[in-house]
Amino acid sequence: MSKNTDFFQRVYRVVKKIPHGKVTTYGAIANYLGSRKSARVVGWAMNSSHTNKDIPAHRVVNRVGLLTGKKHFFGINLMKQLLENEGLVIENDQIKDFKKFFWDPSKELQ
DNA sequence: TATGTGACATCAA
DNA sequence: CTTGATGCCACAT
Repeated sequence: MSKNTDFFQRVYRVVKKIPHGKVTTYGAIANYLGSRKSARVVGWAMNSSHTNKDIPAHRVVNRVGLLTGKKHFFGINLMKQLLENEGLVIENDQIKDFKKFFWDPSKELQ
């Protein structure tokens, strides 16, 4: 309770609930947690998620569907591969029809 | 302790 | 459309 990394835990909890074949944004998660401006912390949480294998970090992208975090994966193509494996289409490191696959925790979750 | 950085988002000009 | 500034939080040095 009230741990310094409590924010991280909340982020992980949300990310784990992202449905298969869906994606969300750092800002959406931050907004769901209460602060829409704390999106950067969500990114940091992802960075620390390497030890948490249950976290589908590849389903979290920036607000335009750009795979900005792909370089943090083992392989540059890993993030793209994982998304394509879930039925998404990646074009030039960007998700095609991003809005169509967007999953907003503030609306879908509760 | 203070400063800088980051897988971001939003606003003003 | 672009660019610069600001907010947020955790972490590195």
